[in-house]
Amino acid sequence: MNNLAHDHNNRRMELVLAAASLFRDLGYERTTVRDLGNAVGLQSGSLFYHFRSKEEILVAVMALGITRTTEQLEAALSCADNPRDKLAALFRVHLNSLLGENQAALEVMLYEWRSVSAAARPGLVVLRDRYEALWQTVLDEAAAAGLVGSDTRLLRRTLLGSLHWTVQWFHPEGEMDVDRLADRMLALLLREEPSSTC
Amino acid sequence: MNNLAHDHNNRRMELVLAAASLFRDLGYERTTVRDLGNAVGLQSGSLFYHFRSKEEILVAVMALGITRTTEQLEAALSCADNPRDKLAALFRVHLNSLLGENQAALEVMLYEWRSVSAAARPGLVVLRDRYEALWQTVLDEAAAAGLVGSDTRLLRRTLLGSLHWTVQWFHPEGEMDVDRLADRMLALLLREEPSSTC
DNA sequence: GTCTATATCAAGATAGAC
DNA sequence: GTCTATCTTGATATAGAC
Repeated sequence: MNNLAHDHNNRRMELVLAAASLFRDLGYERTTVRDLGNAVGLQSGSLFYHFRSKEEILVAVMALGITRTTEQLEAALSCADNPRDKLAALFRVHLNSLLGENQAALEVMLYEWRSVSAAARPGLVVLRDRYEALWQTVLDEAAAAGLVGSDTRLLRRTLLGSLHWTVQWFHPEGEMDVDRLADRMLALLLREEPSSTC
Repeated sequence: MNNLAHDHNNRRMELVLAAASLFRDLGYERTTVRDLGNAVGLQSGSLFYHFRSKEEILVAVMALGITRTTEQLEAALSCADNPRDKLAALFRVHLNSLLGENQAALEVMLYEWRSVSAAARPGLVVLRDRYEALWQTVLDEAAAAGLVGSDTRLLRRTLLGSLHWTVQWFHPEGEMDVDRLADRMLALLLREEPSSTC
């Protein structure tokens, strides 16, 4: 059983979700085990029955963020049957995972790498590479269809950077919702005027 | 005199530069005042003759990163006389400031916001906004010239996100140098095949 | 301006009762 | 499985000599 991603223990999952929010809001280093305990109604010492260390919680948060997003992207791609719709799925799934309600885990995955020990990194890199491989496939198909240029590896990194950065400025309570943002960013890529709502 | 950005004290500047590298490599929270002292050959206590707190060092690093980059962009733009060259200057200056030799300060500015106290943020926001205003002006001119689409505010955020993210994957020792990267990223935007070297 | 020495505090983690 | 209590460490910052 894949301990990184799947976890059928309710208490553990509850803790991981609470940790995701705290790590996102305060940063991993500034979040204390006492904060984590408070968030789920436990004393700080009790956390260590469920996790060996604070870092193990971080790794669990990150793994959850990236595997969930990957699963959602796979599901969305299987419903799309042309390159244009697949491109749209990339943007929508990624932004909803990053900016949607209670979706802190992916953001932690993106911005807390420095706190992950060398020992824990390879497992997370595998998960991240799997996600990015989906992106690469879709972009290559789009390039073959003439929708985007042929420099798809750089394009992948460029687009993912653009999307990742949205957490720094986008506020869901604003005038624009997440799906609308996805449409507008896709329109920038394709040089279309953004469509009304599809 | 603007204490945030300009500093005519040599010792202070030496410290800020060393701190920039450490904060980038280890992260602000994981860098200790002992690390900072070691880097410049001082005992940790001696730092507090030059700075009131560790956070004051962080703010100085960030202010240096963004003001230097702004100055370099202003200089580059004043040498460019058409929208296309001004666009190219945006990319080149930003990437060289972010990825060039001993250019850690801007990266710290981008990735350590969470460690800046509410009291210190407004001063930095002013500096950042000044930089982004330069970007906005250039993009608006480019849109007027038909080089890019008209959604320039979103485009600005999208492009800056792409550039900021390069620190996560670009390695200057690789086959591609920073100016070449800038050209290729500009080519993506303009949908050109990247030119050889200009 | 830099040193030595240390005050002060909070962090992650553990032990053993329940 | 969770609690209370605490161990141990390492952090920022200060005081006062030089």
